Amino acid sequence: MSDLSPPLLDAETAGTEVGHAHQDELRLWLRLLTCTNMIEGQIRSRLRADFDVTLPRFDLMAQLYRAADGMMMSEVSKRMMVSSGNVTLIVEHLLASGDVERQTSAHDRRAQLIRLTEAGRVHFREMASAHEAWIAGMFDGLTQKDIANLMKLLAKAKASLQADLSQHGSSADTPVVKKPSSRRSR
Amino acid sequence: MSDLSPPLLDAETAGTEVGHAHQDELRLWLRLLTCTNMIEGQIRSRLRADFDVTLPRFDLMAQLYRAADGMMMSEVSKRMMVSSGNVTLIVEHLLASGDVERQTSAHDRRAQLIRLTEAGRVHFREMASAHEAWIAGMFDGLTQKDIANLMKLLAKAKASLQADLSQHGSSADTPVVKKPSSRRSR
DNA sequence: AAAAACTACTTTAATCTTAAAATAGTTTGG
DNA sequence: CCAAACTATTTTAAGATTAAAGTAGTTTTT
Repeated sequence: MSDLSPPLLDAETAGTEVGHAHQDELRLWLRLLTCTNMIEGQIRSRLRADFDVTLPRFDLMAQLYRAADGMMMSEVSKRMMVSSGNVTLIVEHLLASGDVERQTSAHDRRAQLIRLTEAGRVHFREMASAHEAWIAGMFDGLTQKDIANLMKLLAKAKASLQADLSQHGSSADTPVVKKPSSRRSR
Repeated sequence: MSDLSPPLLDAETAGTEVGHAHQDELRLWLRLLTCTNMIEGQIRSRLRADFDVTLPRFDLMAQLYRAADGMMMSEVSKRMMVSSGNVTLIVEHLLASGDVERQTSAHDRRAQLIRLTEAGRVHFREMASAHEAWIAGMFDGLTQKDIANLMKLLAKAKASLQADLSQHGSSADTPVVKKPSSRRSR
C-alpha cells in the first residue's frame, strides 16, 4: 500500500490570496477542478478495480467501438489528442490483452489499421454500461433541471474559454487544449 | 516539436451510446471534463511559457507561501494529496532553482522542514498574480450572476459526489479523491 | 530497557506522457 | 526517373506520477 491516505480536504479549503481582484473566478475554477477530479478519480479506480483496465485504454477502446471498420493509428491519435507514440504504447497493451487487432493498410504500407476484436467489443460494452451507471449514480443528487442548468452555464463557460484561448499563444499548430488526454467519450 | 497538432475537436463531439438511460448525466460529465481540461491546459502551458515552472511546483510553492514558518514534508504531501515520494522529487527541483530551502527539524531528526526562500516568495507572488489574471480572463464571458449560479450548482454536484463516494470502495484508508494532484490553490 | 508499532522520508519500479529523432513509404517538381 | 519534401509511425529519452518496499528515528507497551 502507498503511504498516501489523504483527508477529505479539498481544493477549496485552500486559497492563498495574493490579490483580491478576482476571487470569485478563482473560487469557481477550484470548485470545477474539485468536481472533475473527484469524478475522474472514481472512474479511474473503478475501472481498475472492476475491469483491470486503465483509463487511456478504455478511452481508446471507446474510439474504436464507434468505428466498426477500424481506424488508422493517426486517426486515433488525432481523436484522443495524444501523441502517436502514446497511441502505439496503448495499442500494444490492448493487443496483448486481445481486445484489439492490427493490420497494415492495403493502400499505404506505412499505415496501420486497428480495430476491436469481437472479444474487445463485448468487453467494452460491459465496461461502458458500468461506466454509465457510475456517472448516473454520482449525479444522483441533482435534478434534471439542475443538470440542464449546469449544461447551459458550462456551455457559456466553454465559449468564454475558447474566446480567451483564441487570443493567446495559439499562433499556429499549438495544441490548444494541451493536456486533454482523458477524454472518456461514450 | 511534437507530431501532435490536435484539431479543435473536443470531448463532446464524441459520445458512443451503448445504452440510452442516462445520456444527460454522461453529457454533463463530458462537458465538465472539457472545461476543466481547457483551463488546466492553459494554466500549465502559460506557467511553463511565462515562468518556466511546472504545475506541481507552482502548487507546492502555493502551499508554502501560505505557511510563513514552513511545513513538514508530510504536511505538504497531505495537503497536496500526492505521495510523499512525489513531494520529495518536486522539492528537489525547487531546491535546485533556489525557491525553497530545507532543514532538519530540531525535535524530530527524521522530519524535514521546508519553506520558501525570499527569492521564492517574490517569484511566487509574480506567478500567482499572473495566474489570477489568466483565470479572470478565461471567465470573462460570464456575468457575476453566472458565476454565482455555477458555484451553487457545482456545490450541489459536489455534495452528490461525496454522497456517492461514501457508499463506494472507501472502506478504510482508500484515497477518496484518488488522482487529486493538480490542486492549484490560490 | 527492549520489542513492537508507528511515523517520516527515500528509493525503486512501473506506467503514462511529451518531445525529439529516426525510419519507412509516398508524392511532387523538374 | 530522381531528389526533395512530406506523411505516418516507431523509437528513444526524459519527466511526472503512483505504489510498494526500504530505511531511519520515535513512541508505546510491557
